[in-house]
Amino acid sequence: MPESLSPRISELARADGGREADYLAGLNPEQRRAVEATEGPVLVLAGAGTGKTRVLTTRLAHILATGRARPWELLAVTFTNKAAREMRERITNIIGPQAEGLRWTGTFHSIAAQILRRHAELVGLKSSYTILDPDDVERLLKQLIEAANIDAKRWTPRALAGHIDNWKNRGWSPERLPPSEGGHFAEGKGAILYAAYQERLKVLNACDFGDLLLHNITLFQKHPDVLADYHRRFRYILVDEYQDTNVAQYLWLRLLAQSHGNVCCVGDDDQSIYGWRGAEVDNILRFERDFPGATVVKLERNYRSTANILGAASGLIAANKGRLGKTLWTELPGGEKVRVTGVWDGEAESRVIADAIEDAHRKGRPYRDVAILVRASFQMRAFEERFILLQLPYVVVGGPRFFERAEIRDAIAYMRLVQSEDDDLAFERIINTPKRGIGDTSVSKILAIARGNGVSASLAARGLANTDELPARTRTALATFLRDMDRWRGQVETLQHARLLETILEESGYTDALRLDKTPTAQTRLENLKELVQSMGAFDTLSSFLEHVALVMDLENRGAAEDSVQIMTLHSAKGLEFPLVFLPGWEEGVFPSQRSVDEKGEKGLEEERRLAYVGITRAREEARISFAANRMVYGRWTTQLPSRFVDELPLANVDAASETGYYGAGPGLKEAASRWDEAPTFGGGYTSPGWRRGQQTMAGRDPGFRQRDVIEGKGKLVATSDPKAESTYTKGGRVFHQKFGYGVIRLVEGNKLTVSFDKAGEKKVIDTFVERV
DNA sequence: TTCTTCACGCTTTTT
DNA sequence: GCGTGAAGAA
Repeated sequence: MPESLSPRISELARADGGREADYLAGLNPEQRRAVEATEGPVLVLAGAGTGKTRVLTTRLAHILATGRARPWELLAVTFTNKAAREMRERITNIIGPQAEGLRWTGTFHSIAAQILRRHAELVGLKSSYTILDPDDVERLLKQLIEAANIDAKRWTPRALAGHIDNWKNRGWSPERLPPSEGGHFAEGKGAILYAAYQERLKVLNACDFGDLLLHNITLFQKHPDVLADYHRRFRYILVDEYQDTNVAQYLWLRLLAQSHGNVCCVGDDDQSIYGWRGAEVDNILRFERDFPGATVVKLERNYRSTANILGAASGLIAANKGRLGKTLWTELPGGEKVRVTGVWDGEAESRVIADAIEDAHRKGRPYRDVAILVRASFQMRAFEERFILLQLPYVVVGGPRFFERAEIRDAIAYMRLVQSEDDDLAFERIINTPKRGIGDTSVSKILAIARGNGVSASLAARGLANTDELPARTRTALATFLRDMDRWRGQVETLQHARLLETILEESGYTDALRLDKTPTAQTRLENLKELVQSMGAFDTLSSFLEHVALVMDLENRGAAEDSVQIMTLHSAKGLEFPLVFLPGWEEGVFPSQRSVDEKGEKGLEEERRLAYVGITRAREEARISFAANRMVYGRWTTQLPSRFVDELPLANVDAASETGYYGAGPGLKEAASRWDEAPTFGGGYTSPGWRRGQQTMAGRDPGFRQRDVIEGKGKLVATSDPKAESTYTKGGRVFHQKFGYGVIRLVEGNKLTVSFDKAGEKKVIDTFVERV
């Protein structure tokens, strides 16, 4: 046992010799196998809720406790900062303060960035390189696209950024880009633009996120001595969420693991939901081929969900092909069945869910135990509106990141430009922010000169400020700006950087401009800036702060403690769990997303199904799925069919309830529907086959019938499902304008259609005609 | 240079 | 439905 290790670890190690070490107590046999298989390649297939993080952290503790490695000899990689933070915390709980020595615990990108800082010169960068965020990247690409005389409207910088990111994820530098790939952009100019972009980055001494890994790979491949050093350094490698690794990450890992092969990858092929950003489920599927002699451990005992929730999720995911296959089981009781509810439209859905939440809350369930998991963010609005109306506390998790907000990026651009004068992207961003009379024409002039002379924009601006090429007013504005910049630069040493930022924001007129701004967001922006200044205090140097900003895009524990319902996308719910989970919007085209299926076919559909699986398995006690017959998408009404996933749920674990009555599409729910006492919903294109509305036949899912259509009786409009519907009609020569109610349309008996309105508290029932054919 | 208007487009998201 | 970004007007 090396002396430098903490007494705590030695103690654990001794315990290991005699009795079972206490950190191993309570592990089930599978988990224990995963912890103790220390040598050689190991794949841990950890199903949802099987105690993955526990195994992961215990395994690290075990390696340390048994003296196999010291903390700084462990490389532990995660995808998100949050996961890295959690891992570090939990290891600290086991081994105590010695966890400080875990220098190499972090995200792929943060570790790659550290390695790159040490060897930047070997790949043609300076160690002071800046990491560009996606916004910088897009602006840079836009310049390149325009410089190449390509129509930037048809071939957007965003699309090119997407392609380049994709290429980098697959480990393709410009030289290695397969010729067919370049054709995806601007009739084959993609490859040239990619190469030009990489050239520009080198000149700017900058990297994008993908470069961090790509440069690492180049570095390892071209400098075996450097790689050998890291082989000695990292004796054990551990990777979390392996199913989400892309090719570049895989190559990086394989290079680092190739000498000793002590690599342990933990993941779940059924939870691979990031294919669209380069994740290769194949990485986990072919692990045993890539790492011969690998030990494979399956964690199949679930500690999180009731048997019904687990059954529903397992039944659904069974429809996917090409799985490694796991059989999750639990000793928890059956619990509530997963409830599937059909509703009239998105508004009804939010109403039903909000009511259910209030009900649960009355019965003692805290709001924070409830989550609403949506496929796409446009679904969130209906819930927000309803919750605001009811004053039901909620938080939207995810959403625009703090560091992506315009005011924050402006402030950071000021700091970046203070830090290094030749950060042209920062220069461009703030040269006329706040507006100081230096317009587009002047800026282009500066940039053109900079480009022509191969100097930085700041330097070019200095030159221009001394000539009479610019109008006098612009010239003074520019001179003032440059003088201010110099003054602030002079204060870097003397002033604390948080204080410096405050000074800059005041003196540049940025805060003044915001104070004068009467838009409602201006106040929040000012507060955000205050928060930024505060958060800067935690960093010793300006450069360490800027590095943090680039790699850690979220601000820790903001608004975490409040008791509110959590609304988030399914993607951001991965890794979380809640007692009560609502899964709204299970409609074909919404979930599974139409685009996913269109673009990726069967593969895309399977990923959507995994997303559904992730959704259900977030629930501990209760999962409630819902779908609407009609939905407003981007301001347009659309008729919806229930998701095929609804029909794939095993009936044994599902309870079909209905607000409005529902006639299901697939065999599963059809059977369930036959048991309902309520008659099927009438309305939308979503109705029972064989019913006729007025003279118009509505066979099954007649696409011609839309939400905005109205039900007419005796020549008069009596009901519509459009909440904002109004109609104008003429009676005795006078024109009447009438607003109509909005409600649940329900078929009661014979040919009478009942429409009940509950708008504005008013309940009204209208009978009208419907013929049965 | 800045203000105004109109067209467009728009899953998921981490670093 | 709404925010963005580009083109035209003041």
